[in-house]
Amino acid sequence: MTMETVESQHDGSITASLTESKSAHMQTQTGQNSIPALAQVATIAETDESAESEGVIDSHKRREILSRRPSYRKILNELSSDVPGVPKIEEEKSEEEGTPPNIATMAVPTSIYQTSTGQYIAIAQGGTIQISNPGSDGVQGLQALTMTNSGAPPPGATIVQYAAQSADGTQQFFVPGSQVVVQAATGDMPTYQIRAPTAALPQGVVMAASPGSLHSPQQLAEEATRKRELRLMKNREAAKECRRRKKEYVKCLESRVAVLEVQNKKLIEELETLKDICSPKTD
DNA sequence: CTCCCAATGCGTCACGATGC
DNA sequence: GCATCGTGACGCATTGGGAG
Repeated sequence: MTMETVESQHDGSITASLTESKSAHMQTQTGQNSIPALAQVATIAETDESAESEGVIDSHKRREILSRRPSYRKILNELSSDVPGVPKIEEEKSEEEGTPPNIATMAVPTSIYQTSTGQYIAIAQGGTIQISNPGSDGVQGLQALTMTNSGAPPPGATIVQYAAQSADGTQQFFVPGSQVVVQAATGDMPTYQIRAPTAALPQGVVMAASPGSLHSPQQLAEEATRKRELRLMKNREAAKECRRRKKEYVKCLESRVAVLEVQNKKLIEELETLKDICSPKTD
């Protein structure tokens, strides 16, 4: 296993090596995987000495020390401009921002909800549920469903499942008299829960406010909760995307290291050849 | 089989960067 | 100035492999 240390300085901003500090445990990680994790910051490496002399630096102080770096997308795109073989990270269309335009075409929904997967669920009066997939470039568009309320749903939280893109297009929802549609799980087949508005929201849940004014303290609290859940959901997605970019960026750096190593080897060989030519031995 | 450890991924918080 | 985004840091859970 190679212990590669990659230092690609763009304005002194990038340093990738195997010295990632996974957590505050600061467990020594020597010679791990072939993926050279990004060094969190150069200052982390300084803790070898400073930590002994000054003790543990609390996280807040450490954060102040941290120097910010450009986003991975920027860095990788810079690399790609330097090296033709390096793929670019596509600029994302800001499709998740705001309500997608196709929502506006819905038939007067009483409530609009957004799931953590970016889908929009609108419940109209009369029991019609409409699902919008903003990321599906309009192919799927809105999916109008009529609630079936088949039989008596189990008491308490009702699991709502729909099989996205099922063959026959049948997607069943159970919606009792509740007002909140929540997503209970992520994955290939999202699971939604309908809960009473007063129920504690699970993680990853977003409830959108129904149209109307919010004035009472309870409504303000609900609005604050809704905003928080929305922010958490967005940040959750952003973190996922950031990690994906980071992995892509590290892969890019690894491939670049490989290319440069080959080039370096060739240059060394070429140098040796030229040396032999210019200064032949006279034995 | 159980325990331990390292690796990995995820959610969240904090905060700088950026756009308005 | 504020809202939003991107990302480092942290804590936690899960997983896989090795040792006993």
